[in-house]
Amino acid sequence: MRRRSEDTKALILAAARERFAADGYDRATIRAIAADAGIDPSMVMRYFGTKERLFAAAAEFDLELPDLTSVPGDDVGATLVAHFLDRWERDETLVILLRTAVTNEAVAERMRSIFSAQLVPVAAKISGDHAAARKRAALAASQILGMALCRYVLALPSLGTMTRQELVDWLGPVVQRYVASPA
Amino acid sequence: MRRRSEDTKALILAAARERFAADGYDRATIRAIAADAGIDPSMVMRYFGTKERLFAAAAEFDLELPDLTSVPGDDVGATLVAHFLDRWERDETLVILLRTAVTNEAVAERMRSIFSAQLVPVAAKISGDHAAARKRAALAASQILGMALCRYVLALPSLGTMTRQELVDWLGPVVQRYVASPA
DNA sequence: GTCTATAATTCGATAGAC
DNA sequence: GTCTATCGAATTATAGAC
Repeated sequence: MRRRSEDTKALILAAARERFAADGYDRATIRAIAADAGIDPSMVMRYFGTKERLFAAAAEFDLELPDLTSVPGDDVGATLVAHFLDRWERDETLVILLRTAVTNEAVAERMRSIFSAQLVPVAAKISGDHAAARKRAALAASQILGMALCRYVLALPSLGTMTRQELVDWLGPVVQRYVASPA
Repeated sequence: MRRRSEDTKALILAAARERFAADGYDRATIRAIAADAGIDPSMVMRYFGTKERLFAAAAEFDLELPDLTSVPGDDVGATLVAHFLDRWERDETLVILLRTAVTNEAVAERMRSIFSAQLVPVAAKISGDHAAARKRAALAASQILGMALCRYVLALPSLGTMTRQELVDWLGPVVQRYVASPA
C-alpha cells in the first residue's frame, strides 16, 4: 500500500507510543512497533533514524499545569491531584516516561527536570516558602507519582476501582499540605 | 581458582543482587553478573539453571512488618514510615523488585501480593475498617512506594538530601491518615 | 569445579532493488 | 515510498574438555 509520508510517520508514532507505554524502552522492539503499524521495520529507521530518536519523538511531554492564581488557597491540593489524574488518563506519555525512567538514566533525568522546572515554581508560589520549595515539590511528586505507579503501572486492584473523586478526596489534602502548609 | 560450592553460589547471588538492583532484570546480563563475581558465565547457569531462577533467588523478600499492637495509635503512621525507610536502605531487594515490576508482569504480581498479604491486614486491624482495608493499604502503598521511587530510583535530589527524620515527620501523618483515620 | 567453544535467537541498523 | 536481504553485535543457554 502506498501512503503519504506524514501518514506513515503518524502511524509509526502512534504504534510506538502504545508499545513504549506497554513495555518500556527496552522491551518495545522496532520490529513489533512496525508490525503494529502494518509496515516494514526499515521504514521506522527511515523516518526516525534510530530507536532513541523514535523514543524522543514518542515521549514529548508537558505537564500543562493550570494557572493556580485564581484557585482558592485551600483548593490547590485537590486541583493539582485532579489535574494530574486527568493528564495521566488522557495521555499515555507519563506511563511511557515512568516505565522507562526506572532503568534509563537519561529518561530519569528528564523526569527530574520536568518536575523541577514545572512543579517547584508552583510550590514556591503557593507556599511562599522559597527556601524549601524543592523539598515541597519533591514530596508532592512522591505522592502523585506513587499513586500513578500503583494505579497505572503496578495496577493495584483497589486503586483501580477507586473513582477519580475518591482519589481527589484522599490525596488532595496530602498534596495541599506538601505544597501549601505554612513554613 | 578453586572454591567450595556454597562460596561460589553466594558470590553469584551477591553480584546478581547488585546488578538487578542497579539495572533491572533485562539490562542485567548473566555475563556482567559473572564478571562482577569473578567467575565464568557458565557457572551461573550451572548453579541457577536459568536467568529467571537466578532472579527469583535474588529477589526473595519479606516486608518484615513489626508488631504494631504495642505501638500507640497515633504513632502507627510514623512507625510504618520509619520501618519502610529502614527496610529500604538495609536491603536492596525492594529496589530490585521495583525496577523490574514496571516492565515485568510476573514481578508486578509479586509486588501486589506482597503488599496485599502484608499491608492489608495492618490497615484492617488499625482502622477497624475491614470493608475499606484494601483501599487504605493501597493508598499507604502509593505514598510509601512513591517516596521510594523518587528517592531511591529516580533520585530526586531534594528527597535524597532529606534526613530520615524529616521524611518521617512529613510522611508519617499521611500514612497515619490512610491506615488509621476513623471510618 | 571451572572453563572453552559454540549453538540458537533476537535485535538494531544498513544497502540496495523496484 | 516500500520492501527484501543481510550484517554485526549481544544475549541466553548447552555440550563437553580438563
